[in-house]
Amino acid sequence: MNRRTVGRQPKYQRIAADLKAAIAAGTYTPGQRIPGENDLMATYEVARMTARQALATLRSEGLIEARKGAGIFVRQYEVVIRRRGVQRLSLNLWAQGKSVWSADIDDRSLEVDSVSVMEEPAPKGVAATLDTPAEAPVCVRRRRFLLDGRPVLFATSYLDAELVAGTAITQPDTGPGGIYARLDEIGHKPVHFREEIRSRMPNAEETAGLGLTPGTPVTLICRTAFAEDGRAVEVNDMVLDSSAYVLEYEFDA
Amino acid sequence: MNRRTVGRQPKYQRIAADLKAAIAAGTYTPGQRIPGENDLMATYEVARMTARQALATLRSEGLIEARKGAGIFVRQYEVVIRRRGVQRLSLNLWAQGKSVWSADIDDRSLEVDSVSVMEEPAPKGVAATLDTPAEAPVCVRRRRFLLDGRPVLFATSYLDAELVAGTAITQPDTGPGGIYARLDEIGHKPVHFREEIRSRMPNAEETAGLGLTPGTPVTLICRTAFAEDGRAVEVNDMVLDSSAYVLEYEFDA
DNA sequence: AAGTGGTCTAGACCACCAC
DNA sequence: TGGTGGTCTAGACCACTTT
Repeated sequence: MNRRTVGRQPKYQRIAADLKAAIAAGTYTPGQRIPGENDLMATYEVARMTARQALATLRSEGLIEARKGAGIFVRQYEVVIRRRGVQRLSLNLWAQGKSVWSADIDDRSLEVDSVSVMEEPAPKGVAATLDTPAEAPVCVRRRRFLLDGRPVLFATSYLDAELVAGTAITQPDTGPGGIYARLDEIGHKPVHFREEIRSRMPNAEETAGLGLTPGTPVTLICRTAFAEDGRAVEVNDMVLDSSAYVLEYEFDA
Repeated sequence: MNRRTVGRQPKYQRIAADLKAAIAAGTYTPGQRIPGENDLMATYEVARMTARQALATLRSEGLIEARKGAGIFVRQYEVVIRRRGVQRLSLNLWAQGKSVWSADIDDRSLEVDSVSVMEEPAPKGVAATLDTPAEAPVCVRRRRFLLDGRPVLFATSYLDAELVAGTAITQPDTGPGGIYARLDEIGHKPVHFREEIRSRMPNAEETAGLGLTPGTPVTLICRTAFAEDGRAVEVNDMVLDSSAYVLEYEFDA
């Protein structure tokens, strides 16, 4: 019980602080292996669970990554997708302004992985937004998007089932121009958008489906598309791997 | 060693799944106390660390909250701030469209807690954006914002030190209209904005400063303000308690 | 085959909170 | 004062990766 030697700080926090400092100082570089459980047990003379807790701290901050049977590695954030919320002003003055956060890849180079279309009752808030009856089924389109084979985004669209009945929107392949082109054809062209952004820790399903490293939150985008008459014609609920995305919005004062 | 009885699933995951199901089913409601370590040890006949790990799973998903000496409680997300990225179009058609995510409080009802102004070298990306020499000191303004006494936001502004020298921007109190009014007065009125949004787990400093419950990520907003001539005049780096915020952006097709 | 992280046990002492 | 969660120990077996 040499617990009174250190000034009230738990051992695992001291070990974690040491490792963090070493990573910050560049002693260990991204992708490199760092001391694992057995190493920490030896050098700090602690039990396995204590070493694990120190590593758990770093993992929860997204600094390291454990690979079963291989070791602990400094995490590297490489591919970043820049998602431009307002992308239509392509050739304006501001487009040349330097951005603080670099992003290698554009939103458009994603591939669709799987599509499902079905009719389900809409979630509470969605039904209110679409102005459909509370328990009535709506058209639900679920898609997953990949970047270089790695899943980075889940998207779920909700549309008024009566409105889109008989259109390609109820088919897996919506045809050229996608949902919005089809909505235009039936006289409900989206002309205005609202995006609501939140962030939280993923549940087990999201962690598995997006292949998330523990310690990675998800970013949620809920986009509502409005037609000319002000009617909400689509709600698109997106779940993003937050380590893969930078969202960008530009607007004038 | 009754490990082969269950089909490959770790005990702690099964316990966690049970608790999650109970919370989802409404057996335990937000703010209510749920079975703690000792209860789980007894009912599932497991060791303390196993029960803890089950609870750690729920905590990392932001579902529960541990209060030392008191017990484990279902987390409740109450106050949400709606931060409107583009708020100037106050009386347009879309303002009446129903939003999916409710938000009780507006961005403006925040109080400033502490302000510090100093000259420091700018971070790498910031210097490039502001177009200042790499190691040159810039004006750095740090502020913390409270909602009902609870910290919810850190904001750090970076400005060209030479540009703002002699203005109230270098003072803790920037006067009526704040930084942007002062920039206007010296002929660099911000007329265009870019906001870049990311999300990650907080470090220890952010967790303490924002009073974050474990399992809560932070949302990062990096706003760049541009003057008429296209010059970037301010970079504002914000760290938000993600459980307190919904970000909103509206724009036309 | 050796080493790694993942899971699990059966204990222990502590600081903190509610009663 | 008794119960709670937080920290810690000294073992153990397992699945997995690497060599």
